[in-house]
Amino acid sequence: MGIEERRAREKEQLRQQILLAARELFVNEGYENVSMRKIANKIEYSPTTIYLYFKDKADLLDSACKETLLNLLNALEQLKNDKSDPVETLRKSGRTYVEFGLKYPQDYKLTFVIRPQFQKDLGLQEGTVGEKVFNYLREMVSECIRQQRFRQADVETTGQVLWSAVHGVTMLLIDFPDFPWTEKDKLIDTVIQTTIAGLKA
Amino acid sequence: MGIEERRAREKEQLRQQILLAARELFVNEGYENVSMRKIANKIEYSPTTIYLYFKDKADLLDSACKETLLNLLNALEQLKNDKSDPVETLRKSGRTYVEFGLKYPQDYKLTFVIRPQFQKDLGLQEGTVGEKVFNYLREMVSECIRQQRFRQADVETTGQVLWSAVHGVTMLLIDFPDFPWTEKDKLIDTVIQTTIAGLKA
DNA sequence: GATATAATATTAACACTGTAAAGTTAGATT
DNA sequence: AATCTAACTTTACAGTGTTAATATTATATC
Repeated sequence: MGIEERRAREKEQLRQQILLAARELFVNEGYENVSMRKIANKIEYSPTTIYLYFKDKADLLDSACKETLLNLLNALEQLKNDKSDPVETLRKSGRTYVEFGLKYPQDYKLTFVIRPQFQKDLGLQEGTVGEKVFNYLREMVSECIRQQRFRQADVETTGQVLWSAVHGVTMLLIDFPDFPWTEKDKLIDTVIQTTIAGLKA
Repeated sequence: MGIEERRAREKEQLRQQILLAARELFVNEGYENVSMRKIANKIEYSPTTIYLYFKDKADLLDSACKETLLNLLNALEQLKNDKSDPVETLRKSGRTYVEFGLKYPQDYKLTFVIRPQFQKDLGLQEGTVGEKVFNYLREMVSECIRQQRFRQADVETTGQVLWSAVHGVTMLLIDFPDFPWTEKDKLIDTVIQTTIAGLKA
């Protein structure tokens, strides 16, 4: 029965096409400024067709964010080979995280601000990409603690502190581009270094 | 000419009434979920009347945020009397900031996330309340550096690092309420203490 | 090849949205 | 009493997310 398979393939293809168009529009114009009709136009289907593939607009956002998280995870895992110094690897990870956010600010905000607004109860469900990203952070942190490079402390808390720091500076730089920041790279580095220094002491 | 004055007073009164209603709705239902008609209903005027007092919906948001910043500034300045230990005062300021954000999460996000989205070029214009809040932070930080309690460093950068930390943890706690955070108070304290520790070293 | 069936896509409609333009009304001035 | 003016409302437009009903298309069966 090759026909059903072909149909399933075609169906998946259209799903991907919709998602691609939606993501592109979300990223370029912002979630609120993208209408279902705009997405439909772009893929040359009627607006309601989208609803055959996605529950609603929030579902579309959800799926788009999953991709963003995959990209972030990918960027981070590049650093995993770096078996040298765990603290140095963590520092690089921090930079990679912030740089990712600044390179794709719309993706970042979509994932870490807009999505939680529409999709409540975003805990850390098993198997999600979000969980994988946080697990990456856990590993890095726990290695630093194990090697006694960090103060002996709860891995969870330590990880969350680091996340707070990088998320904070990323969000501020994105949301207030006209604020008189000290040189951007310096600020990012200082945020990361200060936090890491504080975790050592 | 008492008549004109009375009129001006009435006009200002209605402006305040609109603003109060809008702020209340924004805070309770979120900016996006509040329509001009909803505000108008609440104050029992026609929707378009609002446009005689505010340029548009974003202007309304802008004015609402100014109030939020005033409240935040007020909460912070309570601590200014505390002339004892500048580092301790800074720590308390951090806690106050985060607690303010968590107590009024909608206000906080309106001011520090939604507003910059609609009102670009939010630098640090002179005379604004936002400037006053940041000046508060500058004072605190510069006192810590002056007394050599902090590593000798740029006041601006140091302040921005602190802001990043508290903003980060505030945003994460607001946006991901279902994330398996370690005990909330512990996390907040650790974020602040870690950053401060890092600034000493 | 004609017809029934299932999958897929579309049209029309509803109840909203922000806001511009034009119309109305009440009060003050002449 | 007539006119002017500020305050407010009505109407209207072009857009929104989404649902229900309808139409189209491709496949399977006779």
